[in-house]
Amino acid sequence: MGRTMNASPADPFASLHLEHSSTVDRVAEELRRAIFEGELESGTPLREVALAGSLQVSRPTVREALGALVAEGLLTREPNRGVSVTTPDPESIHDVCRARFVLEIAGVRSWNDAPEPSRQAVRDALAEFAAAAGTSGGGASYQTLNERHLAFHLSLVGLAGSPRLQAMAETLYAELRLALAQVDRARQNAPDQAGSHTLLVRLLESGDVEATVAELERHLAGAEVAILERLALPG
Amino acid sequence: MGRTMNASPADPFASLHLEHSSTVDRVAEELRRAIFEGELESGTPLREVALAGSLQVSRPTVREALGALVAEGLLTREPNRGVSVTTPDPESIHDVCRARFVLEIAGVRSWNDAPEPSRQAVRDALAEFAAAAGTSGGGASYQTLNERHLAFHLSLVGLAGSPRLQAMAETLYAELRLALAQVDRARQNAPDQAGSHTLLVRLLESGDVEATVAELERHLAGAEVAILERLALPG
DNA sequence: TGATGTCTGATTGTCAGACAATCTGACATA
DNA sequence: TATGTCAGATTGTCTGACAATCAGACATCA
Repeated sequence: MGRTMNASPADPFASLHLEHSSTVDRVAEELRRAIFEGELESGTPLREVALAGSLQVSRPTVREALGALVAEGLLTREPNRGVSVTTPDPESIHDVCRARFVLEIAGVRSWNDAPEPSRQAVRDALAEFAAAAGTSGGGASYQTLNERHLAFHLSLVGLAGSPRLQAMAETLYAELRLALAQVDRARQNAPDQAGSHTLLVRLLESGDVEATVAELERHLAGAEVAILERLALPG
Repeated sequence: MGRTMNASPADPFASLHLEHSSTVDRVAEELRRAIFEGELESGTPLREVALAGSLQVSRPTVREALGALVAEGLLTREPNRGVSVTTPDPESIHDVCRARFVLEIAGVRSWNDAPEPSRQAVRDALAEFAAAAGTSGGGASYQTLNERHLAFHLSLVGLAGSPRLQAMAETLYAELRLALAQVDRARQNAPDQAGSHTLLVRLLESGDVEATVAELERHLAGAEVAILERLALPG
């Protein structure tokens, strides 16, 4: 937003950026990665001293990172018993899907009022997803495919133009990624969704938001039963 | 929900409850209260050692509580410079209002499908608010009036029946309470909203959700400008 | 004068070590 | 079978400490 207008404090270094990450942030990020990658099985207890030893940091640092992940819902803390990787139950999956449906239709409904960059972001997300899906058959990893899939849906929420809704959606998707990581080890089921995504964008471009909402409802309902089915398989 | 059916593990002590609060939780709760009560002016730095001394707890405990409040948006952390009470700016207020509008219409739209207890909760919340507003003129404190006002809107979100949407709404309302605490010291502007709330419930009972959504949009838009006006006054 | 280098005190970020409270599980006991 | 007891493990919390960073005052130099 036009901050380059000021003359005196106009910073000629607006393009510079410095990563200001704390140790806690890095630990939390590493734990997230391990969880999404499926390296930590659901229910695995995360012992503070063991983690501190493995990561070469102190216990308070680990504790702080664990607290952040607990707040995100990825880990579950039982008082005096430690934290463990959250076990996704069907009820919570259903809740996440309901909640994300609310956020995504909010974005879809504001398609016509959304600024052009937000709309373009949706198209770009679709293109990236399609690219990953196209090179499938072993090329693009299942991980990136999943990531781009969620990125597309996140871009829909972005249409609403609200950072807070965006942040809420991100934590919801984090829970979905956790569930998917627990369920999948090598399976793939994305290609059938590529067509649905393209249809969604086509409907959006046509300006018929209500038709898009209806299609989105179908799409998400299908996604939910797919996840629930896979969750029910092993148990 | 019918858990008293089981015979073997039927616990005859379902009515018992024990508060399992940690020190960190109590510190965080005390800080929240102080913030909502307006005891801490916006921008006030919260020094860890000073807090630890005042509350008779250790610095790590304070740190953990501060981290939680930062995650909720009530406090702002600047790396290596400590945390301070978040200063609400108009842009973030606007964002909160947009986000809460999304959540509340989601609840309103599911009025007809909502279970009866949820609908009753809305009526009860309205009654409690009306009671507090009625005894106004100095009787019911401005604090409780504000609390019941937000409780009513929260009950609208509850109609959607999603714990996660509910939790998101709660953090949004926490930010609103922060903004209101910074702005108001003794002012009152609630009575004019009582009528609007009653109208909302009447529209809901009639089953015309779309009319309710329209009225809600007006109501929330009015609330936003009211907050923004009051925010702009002192500065 | 204005920009830069340096010092000092304060505060945070992180660490190490410790202790009490609590949980788990096994075992002993009535 | 139900209860009491114990040892080990883990968390929750505390104490004390240190390096890194920051803000401000001051000195230095072009």
